[in-house]
Amino acid sequence: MPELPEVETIVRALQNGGRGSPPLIGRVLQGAELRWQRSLAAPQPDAFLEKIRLQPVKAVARRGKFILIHLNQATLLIHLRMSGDLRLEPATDETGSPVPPAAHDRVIFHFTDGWRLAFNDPRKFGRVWLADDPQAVLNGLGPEPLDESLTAEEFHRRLSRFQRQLKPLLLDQSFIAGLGNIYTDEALHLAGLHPLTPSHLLSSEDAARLLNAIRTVLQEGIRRNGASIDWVYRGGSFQNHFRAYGRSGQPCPECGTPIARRIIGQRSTHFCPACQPLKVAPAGGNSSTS
DNA sequence: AGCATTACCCGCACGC
DNA sequence: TGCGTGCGGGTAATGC
Repeated sequence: MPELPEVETIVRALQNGGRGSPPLIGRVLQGAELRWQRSLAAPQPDAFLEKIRLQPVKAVARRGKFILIHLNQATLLIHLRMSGDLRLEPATDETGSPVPPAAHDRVIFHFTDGWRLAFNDPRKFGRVWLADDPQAVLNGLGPEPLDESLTAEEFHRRLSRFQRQLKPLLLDQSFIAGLGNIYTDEALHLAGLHPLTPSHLLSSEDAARLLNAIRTVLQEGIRRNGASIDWVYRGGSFQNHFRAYGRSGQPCPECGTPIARRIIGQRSTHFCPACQPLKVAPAGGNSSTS
C-alpha cells in the first residue's frame, strides 16, 4: 500500500512510536521466520538468519519507497510493493501464550524482548533484503522529492533530458523516488499538467509548478498519515481529500468538469480534461524532405 | 543504435 | 461464478 507518504508514516511510527505501536529502535533481533521464501530477496536464508542474530536496531529510515532498518553490522531493507505492511507487536498475549501469526504474514522478525515485527503482504510482491551496504540495493533511485537540494532548475533539466510522457516518467523511480499512482495523479492535477505531456515540452515555470505540486501533495499525504484505500485500512485519511485519483466521473474540485480516467503506461490515470490540457509540440519544425 | 512505449507477469482479495 | 481492478516494478517485445 505504499507510496512515499505511507512509507514515511510507517517509518515514523517505528522511529518514535505511533499507529498504535511503540518504537522499534533499540530492540535486539533474535531471529526470523521465513513463512514465504520468495519474500526474501537476498541473501540466502541461512546466511540471512545467521547475520541478523543478536543484531540491535540502531535506526530506521526511508529512501524512496524503501524502509531501511539499520542494524549494527548491516541494514535490513523492506519494500512493501502493492500490499505490504509492518506490525510491531508482542509475540505472546497476557497469559503468556504465543499469538498466532496473522493471515499473509510472510516474514516475522523476533526480538529478544518478546516483541516481533511482522511483514504482512497478501499479494506477495514485497521484498526484504539484508545488505552490508544499503546503497547496493538502492542504487539507481532518483532524487528524493522532498529533499531541498533538488532545485526547480535541476528538476527542469531532468525533465528536458527525456521525451517521455509525464505520468510514466514520474512513476519511474530512477527519475524521482517515491511517487506512485495516487500522488502522481494528484500532483499532475494540482500542477495543471496533462499526464501525456512530453516531458521536454515543460517550460521552467511548468517544471517549478510541478515540483511544488509534488511536494505539496506528498506533504499533505504525510500530514494525514497516508491514504487508506481498498480493503487494506492503515489509519491514514488522505483518501478523503483526493483531487483526481479514484474520482472519475465526479466533478473536478477546480472547475466542475467530470474527472476522466484512462490507462496510461498500464496504470489507471485520473485527470481533469479542462484543467489539464495537453500541451502540443510547436508547429513547423522539421521537414522530412531532403 | 538507442530510446520510448507496450505487453505480460507476479498472488490475492474485493466489488459488481 | 466470472471478470475487472489494484498505493509496484521487473523483463521482454515492439515501435520509432
